[in-house]
Amino acid sequence: MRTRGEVMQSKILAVLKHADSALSAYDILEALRDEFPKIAPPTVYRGLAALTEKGSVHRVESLNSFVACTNHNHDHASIMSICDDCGSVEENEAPKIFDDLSGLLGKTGFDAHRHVIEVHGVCAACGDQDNAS
Amino acid sequence: MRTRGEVMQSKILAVLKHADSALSAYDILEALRDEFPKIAPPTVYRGLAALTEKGSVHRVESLNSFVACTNHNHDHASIMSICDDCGSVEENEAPKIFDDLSGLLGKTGFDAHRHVIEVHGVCAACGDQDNAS
DNA sequence: ACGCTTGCGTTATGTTATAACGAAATATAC
DNA sequence: GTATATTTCGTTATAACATAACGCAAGCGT
Ligand SMILES: [Zn+2]
Ligand SMILES: [Zn+2]
Ligand SMILES: [Zn+2]
Ligand SMILES: [Zn+2]
Repeated sequence: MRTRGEVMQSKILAVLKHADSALSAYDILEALRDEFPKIAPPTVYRGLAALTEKGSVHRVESLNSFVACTNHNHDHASIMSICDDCGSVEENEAPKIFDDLSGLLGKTGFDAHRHVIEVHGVCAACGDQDNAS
Repeated sequence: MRTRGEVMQSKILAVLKHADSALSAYDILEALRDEFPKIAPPTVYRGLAALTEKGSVHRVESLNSFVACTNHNHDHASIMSICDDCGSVEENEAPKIFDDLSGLLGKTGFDAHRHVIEVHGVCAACGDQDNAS
């Protein structure tokens, strides 16, 4: 049974792509409830796990939530900038920072496998708004 | 009323300092249950919030858990290296990386307030062990 | 067709975190 | 010193996030 799972994954991805901020698994669940009235958490979490594995979706650790990837050409992790005002999450590329980090930790004998870099603050749009008011 | 809260905070901090890995709020709760049989989650969470505010404790976002600060002289955030094998969490200093990050995001108009940098991997001790075996 | 493997939906439960309220401690006013 | 306002904290209850375990059904080799 291949198709059923892929259908669910594409539905989940579509929900995330149409969102303007990170969504929790339960936000996604609610969004899919119309079409799949009996949907349950493991269905969503399994879809998210598969999508995360593929790199189509990223988990935002500091929000316990998920975003669709907006930059499909990255071989390394992204830097997430998270606006605490409007909730927007942007992916930023910065290979150099990952190199620096690996270098720094390598000196201590630490072998890095997965990087979590999430910066909270205020995005350009919200900053402008605050200035204007 | 100052003392009552500070007693609980120091107990929580002591538990974290004696742990060899990050602890969840509920791990701490269990550890304090002997001395405070009726302790409840909000008591632990309030203590942790106060300690985090002071900088004595850091939350590890990607583990939903907490560690005692091991480097009391930092004005900026730390880089946490987390061993997925033994669970150890180390604080690493790297002001330059924070400067680079702020610089990078500043160019996009993002105003950074709080940095989360957590690197998962295998620590030196666990790496050696794996090699030996 | 038969038995094997794999993936998925479902039920149930485990784990993490906070809202809300009332009692107790502290401070301020008189 | 008593009354009143303010803050802090314990407690109960519940919300939010996540996974274990089971069983069915699809796909596959024989
Ligand atoms: Zn991406
Ligand atoms: Zn914003
Ligand atoms: Zn520290
Ligand atoms: Zn280790």
